[in-house]
Amino acid sequence: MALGKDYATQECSIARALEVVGERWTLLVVRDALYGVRRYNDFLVHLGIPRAVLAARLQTLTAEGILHKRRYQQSPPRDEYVVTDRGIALWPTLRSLGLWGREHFGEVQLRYFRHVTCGTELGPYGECPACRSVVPVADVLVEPGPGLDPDPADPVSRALLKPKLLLEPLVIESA
Amino acid sequence: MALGKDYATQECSIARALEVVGERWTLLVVRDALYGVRRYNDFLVHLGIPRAVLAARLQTLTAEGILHKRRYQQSPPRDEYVVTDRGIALWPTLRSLGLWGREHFGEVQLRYFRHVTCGTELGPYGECPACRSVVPVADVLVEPGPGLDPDPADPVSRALLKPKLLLEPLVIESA
DNA sequence: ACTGTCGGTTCGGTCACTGAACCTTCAGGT
DNA sequence: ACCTGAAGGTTCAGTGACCGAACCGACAGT
Repeated sequence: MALGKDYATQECSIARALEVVGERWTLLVVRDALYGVRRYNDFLVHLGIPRAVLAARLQTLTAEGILHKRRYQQSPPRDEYVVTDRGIALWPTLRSLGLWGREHFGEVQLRYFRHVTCGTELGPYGECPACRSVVPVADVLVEPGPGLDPDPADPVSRALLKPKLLLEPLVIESA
Repeated sequence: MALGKDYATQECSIARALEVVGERWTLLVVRDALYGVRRYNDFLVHLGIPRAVLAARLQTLTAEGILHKRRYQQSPPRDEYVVTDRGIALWPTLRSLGLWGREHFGEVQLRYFRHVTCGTELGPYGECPACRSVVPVADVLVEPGPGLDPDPADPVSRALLKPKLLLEPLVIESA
């Protein structure tokens, strides 16, 4: 976590995990990466995060193997950050954290997460109650719920209004 | 989160949750509360957290309804912090976060979590693979694993070496 | 009266985060 | 050749959170 001192005294996997993803903004960057955000500027406008902090987080997450930095065009050189298996493995954590947030502090449903092959809304841990199986992250369909602003300012939020699968790269329509 | 600015621009339950439990140390305090730690001094020595930060976290968690402050003796006045249902509801999140930490950054198993009625080790989301049911948090047995220091310095860690149920108040032997 | 415990508060120093400005590379238009 | 704009950063001053140590008040035991 690198805030003066780490959690080194803790003999605990949770503390170990928090050293990696416990800093401010980090889990939100991973969430966006799972939503299909891949480019520096898209993270920037969607999160409203300071540029320096975003650069630091992307570097840390890349170094920890949670994102993969990949060049997608040579001239001008442009890289995108794609979530790795290690990052995808954070989905159950993010799912249960989001569920907790909505149940205890949210009023209305912001997004639905469904099993794409059957349309059933996911259970608490990302499983499909109908199929009684763990749903692969790539098979999770994200749909806007009633609580979501129907006309957000930034293009990334607008792109996220369309139903889409997790991990599927986000298509930004410029203006 | 109150670090200059909150995550207010985020329409997301995850961001909402992180505003409550996303600060440094907060989730570790909740983890300890689930382990049965209840007293200021026990949190202090077990976490190695600065006193002022601990006081602030306990106050925030109490205000958010995650812990409940309860007087357990009148003279001198002493309070204990007991985890509430809202705090207990964070167990799946902590479980999956800990699992992620161990699978991706830990070498050896530090603790086993078992279904007390059948002894089976819990699945990824805190469910019992044998009983095919969600295990209530109070029925989770915590046992030390091979990676745990067998003779830790602080009495709280020593008390946590004995197998015990989650939520069960921790008994500190003042050695 | 002295000592020790518990549960804090106070305080100076350090470090991370914030927001704004600036920089570089390159593509496209004129 | 020049200008403009986009993308992806870096730099920097200011602020606020965190750190560690010291201090404090109430009370129990001796």
